[in-house]
This record gives sequence, structure tokens and C-alpha cells, in this order.
Amino acid sequence: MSDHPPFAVAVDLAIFTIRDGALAVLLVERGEDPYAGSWALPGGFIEPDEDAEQAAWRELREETGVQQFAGYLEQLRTYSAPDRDPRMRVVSVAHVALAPDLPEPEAGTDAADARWWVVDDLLAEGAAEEAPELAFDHRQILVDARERVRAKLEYTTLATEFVAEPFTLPELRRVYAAVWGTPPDLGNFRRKVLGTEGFVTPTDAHGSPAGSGGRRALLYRRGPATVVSPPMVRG
Amino acid sequence: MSDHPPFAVAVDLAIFTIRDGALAVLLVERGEDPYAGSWALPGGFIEPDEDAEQAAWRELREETGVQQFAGYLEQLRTYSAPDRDPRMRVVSVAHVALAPDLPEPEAGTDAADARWWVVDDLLAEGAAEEAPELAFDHRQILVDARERVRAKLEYTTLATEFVAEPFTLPELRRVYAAVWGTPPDLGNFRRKVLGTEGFVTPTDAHGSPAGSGGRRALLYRRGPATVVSPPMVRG
DNA sequence: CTTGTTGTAGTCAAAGTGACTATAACACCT
DNA sequence: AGGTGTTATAGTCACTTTGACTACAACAAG
Repeated sequence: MSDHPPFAVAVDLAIFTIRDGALAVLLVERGEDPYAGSWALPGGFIEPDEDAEQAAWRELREETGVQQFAGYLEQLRTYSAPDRDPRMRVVSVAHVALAPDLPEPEAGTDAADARWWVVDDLLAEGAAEEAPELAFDHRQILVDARERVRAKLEYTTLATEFVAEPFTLPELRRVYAAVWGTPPDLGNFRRKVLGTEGFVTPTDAHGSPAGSGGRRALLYRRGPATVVSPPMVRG
Repeated sequence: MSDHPPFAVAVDLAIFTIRDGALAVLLVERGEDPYAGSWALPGGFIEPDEDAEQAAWRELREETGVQQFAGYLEQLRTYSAPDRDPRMRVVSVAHVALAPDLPEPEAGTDAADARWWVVDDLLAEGAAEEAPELAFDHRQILVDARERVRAKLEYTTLATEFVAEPFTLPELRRVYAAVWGTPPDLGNFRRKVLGTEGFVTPTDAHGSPAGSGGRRALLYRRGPATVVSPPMVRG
């Protein structure tokens, strides 16, 4: 029990955003073996002087190219199957990140390319037009990450991390629509959000209309609340 | 980005049970440095051919001395602060385990001693009569683990993992009382449990009375359900 | 067989939810 | 400018669930 086989420890990130009304995730095309040419979640090894969360934040800034990243990051879980990396024993601490719509990313240092993918396209059974297989066990990580986000939208105010401040309630509602696949009822949604103390705080300004015409919605900012109880329920 | 500093990867376990109406956790007294003589969560290094979950199950059997362990185990989160172990860089994948009342444990291979501790005694501020400081970052792990258990009692049927089958509803209720610190309302508790499809399945046998006298309660077994929606609330 | 204790069953007001309808405020078009 | 379609906001109402009770049933111990 006093031996401790050496492992490499990495972090992987499922970075989500809402693009064109759909939940999207950032993938990088791998430039090196193993899995050279296929797509994977961004990530990298933990440096000697940082913990997993710091490594995740660093990768997040590197991969998105946004230095002052304003968003949300939390640990998802750790994946440790002995054969998950053919080179060597690699344990990966996966994280979930949420961000308002980000610019199209640049290719990173060791990535051939990087782009946003619609999550439902990636995970759809069979269909998946030009959807690639994911490297390593990243498909499983993505499945778990999506489920985490779905669940957290129900009982936390996390949805506000997907929109840039200030935002309108319809914008916020579109986040739920994208993540859940179906929009919550309009009236009940506002009742819930406005009725939950500290979910959002109103401003006195109005946004610009969403589609073609229509009344302009009030603008809000994130409130201090973090949990929604009882939870918001999926459609 | 192609270097990968070597880490040791361990698992730690917060093994909970209900003893004398209180939530208890298994700790081992360390026989080796660092922290020789102080108390810690049981754990050990991952072997080359197993993943974290397998390692956790193995440690669970070793530490409890129960080979056919019938209980619940899930990953909690990974702790990776660079200085969390003074010897070397150790990343720990913490797990939470739940079990019905277990026998007083034997000292393990590298543990000087092992025993159950009441969690609230360990975590109480200041007070803590003979409550020891925990080794490494295990106090934080224990705090996180307890919060996980508390939360999961609300929206899952996990409480049934704390009682041996068959069990009575009052027994199950005492689980909630122990974990939450305050018992849920008697009538509402039954209504919720019996009203949630698949939470428990009735038998036709009766248990023996709990305290001094009183009506004998019906015996139940765990049902197939795993989520409770809407959740049971801490009263 | 009485008494204390514990489990089971029901009641009722209050709150929250799901599914609506009505109205207000705008952009755009002709 | 004045309609017209679109979108946001406000309000209604039956129904379900909850929280806090009260009444009753079944047993052990004295």
C-alpha cells in the first residue's frame, strides 16, 4: 500500500454556450496522436504548481482566446478508466464551463482547429450528419456534462451565466429552450423568475426587439440568488 | 504542453452510516507519516489496472471488513491542491459511501485503529470535546460529503441505503432525522414516501416495536424508483 | 385491563403549478 | 401616418401539493 504508480493528471473542459438557439460546445481538432485528426474536448495536463480548477481556468482562457473570461466553471467528475488513453495512464478531471456567446475560437497551440458544435448533433443517435466521433471517452464526458447543465437549470439560477448582462427575460427563456429542447411556458416562466427573490434584478432600460418588431423587453441583471426552490420543471 | 508531471492518484472514502440516531462516518487512525497518529478518511492509491471506482470499492471492503458489501457508492469530487500532501503531489478522488449499521471495524493494514465518529461532533465549531482534527484536507472532504448526502436525501430515494431490508417507515424517517438534524413531519413523511411511486414496496410482515411498546409498523423493501420529484423538503 | 407509546389515517387552509386569455407596446410595411 | 403582425406583460382559474394539525388504531409493559 506504500507504492503509488505514476499517473498523468489532466483536465478536460465542456465549454457550453448558446448559439442560434441551440446548446453548443467547443471542440478542438487534435493535431497529435493519439486520435490525431479527430475532435475532442479542450484540455491539458495540470502543471506542478496548480490545482485542477486553476488548470481548468487556464485552459479555458487559452482555448477561448478570451483573457478576461467572465463565466462559470465547476468540476464535473473524474474519469479514470485504465485504458482511456492508449499512450499511458491518464486520469482526467472534467469540468463544465458556461459562457455567453463567444467569438469563433482560434486554433490553440496543439490543436489543428477549433469550433463550436451543436451538442444535440454530436450526441444524436446514428443520424449525426457530419458529426464526428469524439476522441477518448469524451463522448461520455459530454453526455454527463449536458445532463449536469440540464439538471442545474432546474434548481439553480445558472441560466443567467449563458447570457451577457444586461439581458431580457425572453433571452433568458431562450436559454432554457435551447438546453431543454422545449421552451418553458411564457407566463409561468416569468412568474417563476420574477417571483424568485434575487434571481434577477431589474434595470430601467429596455432592450431591442428580438425578431421582426415587437414590444421591447425590460433589461435585467443577475441577482444574488443561486438556488431556485421549488425547482423550475422541464416542460 | 506535452510534458505531464507525475502524480500519485488516490481515492478517499467518506463512509456514512446511522448509529444511535446520528450520522456517523468511519475514520482510521494513521499509523504512518504524514499525520501519523491523527485521524483520516480511509483511502489508498489506485492500482495500475483499476479505475477510481474499483479502487474505492476495494478500499471499502478492506476498511469495513465486509466482503459482500451491500451498499451505495458514488464519486464525490476530486481534490488536487498542490500542497495537500506534504510528501508529494497526490490527487485524491473522493467518494461517498452509504451503508446500514455496520459492525465496529477492525484496524486495517496500515491503520493503527478505526472507528465510527458522529459527524456533527467532528464538524462542530470549536466545541468538539474529543473530536480530532482531520488529516490532509479531509475535513473539507467530509463537509462536502455531508452536504452531498443531505441534498441527495431531498430529491432521491437514497435514504433507503441507510437501512437494512426489510425496514419500517419510522426507521426510514429516523434516517432523515439523523442526517437533517430534525425529523420530517410524521404524517407528511408517510404521505410523501408512500405517494412516490416505487420509493418503497410493502411486505405483509410487521416489525418489532422501536422503543418501549407501541404499535408494530409495517415492513417495506426498497422500490425501483431513484428520484423523488418534487423533492422532500427539510422541515 | 389500563396506561403510555407508537404507527396509521384523515382534514383543511394556504401556496404553487399548468394552461390559458387579454392587453400593452413596439417595428415594419404600405 | 395608420394599420398590422409580432412580441412582451398582466391577470385568471381550476387543480395539485404542501404544512400543520387532529383523531384513531394497535401494541407492550405494568
